[in-house]
Amino acid sequence: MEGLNDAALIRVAEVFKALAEPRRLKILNSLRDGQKNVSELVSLTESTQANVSKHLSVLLQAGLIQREARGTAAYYRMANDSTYQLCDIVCGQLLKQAETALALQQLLQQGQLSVGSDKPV
Amino acid sequence: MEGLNDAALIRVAEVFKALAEPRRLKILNSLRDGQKNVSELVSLTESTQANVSKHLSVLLQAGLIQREARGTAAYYRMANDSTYQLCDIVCGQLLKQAETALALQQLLQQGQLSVGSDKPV
DNA sequence: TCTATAAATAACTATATGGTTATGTAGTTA
DNA sequence: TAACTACATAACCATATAGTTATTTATAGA
Repeated sequence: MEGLNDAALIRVAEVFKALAEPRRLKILNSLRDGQKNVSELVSLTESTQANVSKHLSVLLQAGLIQREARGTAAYYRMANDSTYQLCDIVCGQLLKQAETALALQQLLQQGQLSVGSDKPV
Repeated sequence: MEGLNDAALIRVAEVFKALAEPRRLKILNSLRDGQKNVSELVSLTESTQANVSKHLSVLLQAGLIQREARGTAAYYRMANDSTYQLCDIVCGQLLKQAETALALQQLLQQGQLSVGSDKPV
């Protein structure tokens, strides 16, 4: 994405914005093992039907999922295999941060580090 | 991220939210070739100082960048090498979508497909 | 046709956020 | 100390968005 123009950056930001909501992540997580209809997603995410429909339309608009009407039901599935990679990378980053924080905390407890102007390093 | 609890999903969503803004993506892009201070980022992103500072604090809070004060200046750098991977994956998805749309358009123009109840497939 | 069911959408409220202007604050230099 | 610089932050406004309730639309079945 090195030399992206402003319009492209806006499109990229739109995709991230669609992912920037815990309940939508929960919906995407529910689609890991295959397509689901709205009713199924409602119970899986413990939300209301209107709310899930709204989130689904956001994800659809962003191109992250695909819709297929079947009878009175509407089935949704992931549009792109690589979407979960995004989440995995973020999780990896967070895990790394948590580990670093933990290690720091342990060093502090062992008195090997100091905060502020207490003890020298 | 398969079995993430709600708190973890919120953390992941926060990271995506920090990325969900064109100007912040522009800032991150400007940090590709190394650390920059605020003044440099202001001119690179063609924004105001207050605005850049605000966006930087969002990115900092999300753990995407790191800050280092040096004299009266504040230098920022990427906190995690894998962040650009996120953007690359999204760009790849968008590119794929664009190609699919283009191919479809070409088929339509060649009369090999039809929309609605006009011609049979 | 009438009814029931599934999903989408409209209307509304509360809250969050981006941008701006003005001000505060810390470090540097004269 | 005073003045200057770089950055952060507060206050404000306009807009966007998540959630809810109520309604609409479309399909299936009696």
